[in-house]
Amino acid sequence: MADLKRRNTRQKDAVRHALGEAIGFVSAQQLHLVLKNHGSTIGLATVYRALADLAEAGEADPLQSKDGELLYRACTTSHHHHLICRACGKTVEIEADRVEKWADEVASEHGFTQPSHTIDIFGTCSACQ
Amino acid sequence: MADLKRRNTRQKDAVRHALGEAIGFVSAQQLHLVLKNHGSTIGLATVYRALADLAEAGEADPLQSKDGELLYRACTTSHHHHLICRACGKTVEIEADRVEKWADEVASEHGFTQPSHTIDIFGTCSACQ
DNA sequence: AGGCTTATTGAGAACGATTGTCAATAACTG
DNA sequence: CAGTTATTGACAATCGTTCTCAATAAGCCT
Repeated sequence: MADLKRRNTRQKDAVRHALGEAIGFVSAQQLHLVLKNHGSTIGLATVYRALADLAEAGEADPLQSKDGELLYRACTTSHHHHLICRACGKTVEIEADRVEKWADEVASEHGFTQPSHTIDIFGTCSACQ
Repeated sequence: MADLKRRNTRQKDAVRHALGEAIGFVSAQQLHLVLKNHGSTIGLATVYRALADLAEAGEADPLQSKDGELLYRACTTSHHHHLICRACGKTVEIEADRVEKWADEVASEHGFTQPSHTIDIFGTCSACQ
């Protein structure tokens, strides 16, 4: 995990770029379709691999959709959470320092170490009422 | 959704019971296996359907596992969240009134209505260090 | 109780998302 | 520029879940 050699390929860059362009969360399949439509010959498996790499490198933000699909989003800053519209998928990044701390506290109270958490809020945004 | 006629079948009861016996979160497949091993001839599809029904009826607690599997847990009380051991799956129910409120506030601040949320904390429990 | 309607079942096929396989390609190294 | 090997892309394979459909059995009615 530390000494893996990574090469820079145009394919990975393409995925990175397409992910940056995308609004909100997108699935690997959607990205693959977009890239294809733009003339790329990139393979679906490659998109999956690139996204997994980006996620591990902290450049992408993974999220399990309700129906078991794995969605990604370009991740600019540090740790944050999301407020997501159920209808249109619009996403707002939210800071949650208070909740971060709360989560870590709860974990250590119960003797759990290396705490991580999943916090996402869903709702219907003003445009979709 | 309101006037659906539901029948009580031994199969559904069996799933309900098996779910109650289970410790922590279990997958539909695991439950199916357990039931089979206890001599039941229940079908896998039926387990899925029963679990979906229970979840909708508020009797079961659904959770997306890291690798896209859908896990369920018997849900006794009201709304609560979970602290889950990454290694052994041990689960602690946690109250999170503060966080509930926070989530609702954040949602309405951004004009989102009908807020719901996913809050789960993962860690390594004391026994699994 | 006996019959009727129709929700539910179970077995397997079908499905969709993801991962594996493997020969061909192309990034880096020296 | 040649050699090494990570990466690619096409496709098969896998895994969890849902669908299909004939058979079964719940609940209602008389």
